[in-house]
Amino acid sequence: MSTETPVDELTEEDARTELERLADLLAKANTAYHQDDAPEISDAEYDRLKARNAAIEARFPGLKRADSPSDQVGAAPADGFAKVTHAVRMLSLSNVFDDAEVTEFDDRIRRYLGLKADAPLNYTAEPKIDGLSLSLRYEDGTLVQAATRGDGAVGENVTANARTIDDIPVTLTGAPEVLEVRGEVYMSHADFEALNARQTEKGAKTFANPRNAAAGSLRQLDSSITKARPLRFFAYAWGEVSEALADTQMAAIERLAALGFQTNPLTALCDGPAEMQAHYEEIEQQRASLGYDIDGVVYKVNELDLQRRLGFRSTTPRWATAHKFPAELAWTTLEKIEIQVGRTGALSPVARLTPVTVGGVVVSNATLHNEDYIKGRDSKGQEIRGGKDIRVGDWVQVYRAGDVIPKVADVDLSKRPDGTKPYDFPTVCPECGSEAIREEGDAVRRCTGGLICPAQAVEKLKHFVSRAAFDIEGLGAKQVEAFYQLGWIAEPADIFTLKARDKGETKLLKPASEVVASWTGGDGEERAARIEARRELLTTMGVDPLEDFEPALTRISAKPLADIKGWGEKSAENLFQAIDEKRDIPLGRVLFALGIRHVGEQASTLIARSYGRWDDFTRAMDAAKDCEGPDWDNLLAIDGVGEVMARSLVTAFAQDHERQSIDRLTAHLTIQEAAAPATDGSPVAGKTVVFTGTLEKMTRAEAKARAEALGAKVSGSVSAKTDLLVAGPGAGSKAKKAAELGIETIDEDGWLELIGDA
DNA sequence: GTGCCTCGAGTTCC
DNA sequence: CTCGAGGCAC
Repeated sequence: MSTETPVDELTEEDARTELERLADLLAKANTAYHQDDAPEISDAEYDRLKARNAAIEARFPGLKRADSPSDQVGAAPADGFAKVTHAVRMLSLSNVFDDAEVTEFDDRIRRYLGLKADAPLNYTAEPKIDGLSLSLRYEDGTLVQAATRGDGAVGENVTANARTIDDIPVTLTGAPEVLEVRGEVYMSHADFEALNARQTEKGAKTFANPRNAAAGSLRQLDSSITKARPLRFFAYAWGEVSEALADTQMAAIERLAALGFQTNPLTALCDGPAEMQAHYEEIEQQRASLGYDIDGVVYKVNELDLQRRLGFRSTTPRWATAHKFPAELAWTTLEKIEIQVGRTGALSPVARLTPVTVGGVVVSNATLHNEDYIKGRDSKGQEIRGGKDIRVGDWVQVYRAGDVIPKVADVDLSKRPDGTKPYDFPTVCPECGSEAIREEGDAVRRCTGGLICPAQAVEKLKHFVSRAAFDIEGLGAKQVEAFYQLGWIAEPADIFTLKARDKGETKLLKPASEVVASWTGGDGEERAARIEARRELLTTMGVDPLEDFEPALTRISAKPLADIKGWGEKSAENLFQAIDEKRDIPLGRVLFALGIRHVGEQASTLIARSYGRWDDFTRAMDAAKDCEGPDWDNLLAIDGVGEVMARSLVTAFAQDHERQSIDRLTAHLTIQEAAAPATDGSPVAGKTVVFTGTLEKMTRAEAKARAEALGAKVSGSVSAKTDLLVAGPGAGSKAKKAAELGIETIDEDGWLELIGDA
C-alpha cells in the first residue's frame, strides 16, 4: 500500500481505476466484517481506505461510482437490502388539482422558456400508476441492478426480486451501453384480490390495498416469494443513459416499448392545456375499468431539449407535473384534540379520530394545522370552512392530502352534539409548563421552554441524528427517545461520550434520569399538577430555567448499554462504531444538525461553502453578534441568507447556554472543511456574474440556473465584486457601471461560447 | 410593495 | 405531502 499515489497527483484515469479498486476492497472488507464476522483488515486500515476514497471523490466528483463506498454505512446487514446511490436522482413530481392549475403549469413553462402564448408546445399525458417506482440499470443490455426510489438519492437494491417480474426483461437487444429504465411496479386488482384470498386461506395477514401489496412483495428478502407474487411494471422514464434515447418524450417511450418494456397504452400527446384537460377526463372515465390503481395523470413537456432547458427545482422537475384525482373523503367523529410539541417548540394540534377508512387506509389521527385552523380562520384572519370552529365531539370530514397525510377538512354543524365547547388552545406548553406564545403575524404558537422542554430537547436530538444531519446508523428516533428517557443523552454532545461512559471510563456524576423523570414522568392529574407547579416556578418565582436545567448537564449512563433489553454487546459495539464514524463530518452537516431555526439543509450547505472552516465560521458569528459590521454584511451577502436567518444564526451562537452546548459537541468532532462544488473545468466557477439587457436565446431564469449549475454566483447588480457582465441589447446603467469599474463585459453569444453551449 | 419561488417545519401510516 | 414564510426579482 505504500506505493499509493498521493491523491493530488492522480490523473483522472488513475483516479477512475483507484476508485474501482477501493470500492472492491472496501466491499470485501465489509462482507468479511459484517457477514462473516471475520475482519480481514484492521479498522485503521479500513478507515484509511475509506478516507482515501472520499478524498479522490472530492477531487473528481464526476467519477463517483454508483456503488461508492462513501454512501455505504457498512455493508448491507445480512437481514436487509444494500443501499444504492442513483446515478441520476429519482425525483418526485409537483401537483396540480384543477383546470386552472394545468393552465398555470403551461404558463409557467412558457414564461421560463420565453415562449409566446401561441408558440407550439406539446406535452405527453399518461396515467399516474399508484405503485412504487423502480430504477432498472442495464449495462451492455443486461439487467445489472434494480433499485427502489428510497429518498430519491439512495434507494435499496432489489435486483434479485426485480428479475422475477415478467414485465422486466433481463436482457435487451439494441439498447445503449448504459441504460437506466424507470417505471412503476404495481399489482392489478384481480391479482390483488387473488393474493388476499390466498393469504386468508393460509391464515396470513392480508394487504390493505394493491399498492401496499406491491411494496410488500417487492421488498421480500426471499425472492422466491416475490416470484410467486404477480407484480407488473410500466416503464415511463429513464435515468442515466450512455446515448440519447430519442428527441422527444413520446419517442423515448416508444423506444422503451420497442426494447421490450410495457408502456402505458393511455399515453397521449397533447398540444396544450385544453387537450391535457380533455385527456385527463378521458382517463378519469376509464379509471374504474383499467384493472389497476391510478391516482392521476402525469404531464411532461414532450421536447427533451426543452426538458433539459427547464431543468429541476430542488426536488421536482420543472417540465413535469401530476394532475391528481380529487382525494377520497370520509366522515368520522373527532374524539380528542392533542397537542404535539415540535423541535422549534411549535404546538401542533392533532385530531384523534374514531378510526375510519380513507382511500384504503384506516386513519385515526389527522392534523389540525394550527390554532387558527381550529377556529375556522386562516393566518390572515380570513374565514375558512365558513368560519366554523372545530370542537371535540364534532362530525368531521377527513381526506388524505396527496393521498398520504390525513387532514381534517370540514365539520358538519348539523351533527354537533349538545354541550360542546369551543376548543381552548393551550397558552402553556403541555410538556414543560413554560409559556407558549404567538409572535406577531405567526401562525404557530411556540413553547418558550427551549431545551428545558423535554419535547423540544428530544425533537432536537432526533433532528440531530436524522439522515441529512449526523445520520448515525443504529441511532434513530426511537433509540434517541429511549436514551433521553433513560437520562443518557440530553444534548448532542452526550452521544459522543456514550461509549466512554458505557465502558466506565468516566465517573458517574449524577444520573440525569432523575432530572428528566421529574419533567416527563407520571400522567393524568399527577402530571397536570406537576406541570402547573413547574409553570409556577418558572413564571412567578423568577427561577432561571437554565439553572434548573444545569444538573442535567452532568448526566451519565447509570448502567452499561448491554444490560438493557435488546442491546447485546455486539449491537452496542456496532453503535459505538457508527458514532465514531461520524466524528469526522462535513461542516454543512454540523450546521444543519444544530437545528437552528430557519437554517435548513440547503441554507447549511450554502453557509458552509461560504465560510469553509468551522473556526472561520464561528469567528464570523461572534463578530456579527450585534447584527452589524462587515461580518454581518458578509453573512447577509450569502445567496439565500436574509435578515431573519442571519439573526437566528448569530443569536444561537451568542446565547451562552446554546453556545456552550455547541462547544461541548464540537470538542468531539473533526469538522471537514467545505469547498465550493468542484465544477470541473467550468470557466465560471466561483465567479460572480450579472446578466443585463435583453437575452435572446434564453430567459433570465434559465441563464441564472445554468450559470449557478456551473458554480457561478448570479447577482442582480454590478459592484466591485462582479467578475463578469453579460450584456444583451438595451443594456443601460449596468453596462456603464461595469465599464467604469473595468469589469469584463461580453454579449450573450460570448457567454454561450464561454460555457460551451454555443 | 407585490408576487413568485423555494425552503423549512411539521405531519401520518406502512 | 402541504402550508407558511423567507428571500429575492420585478
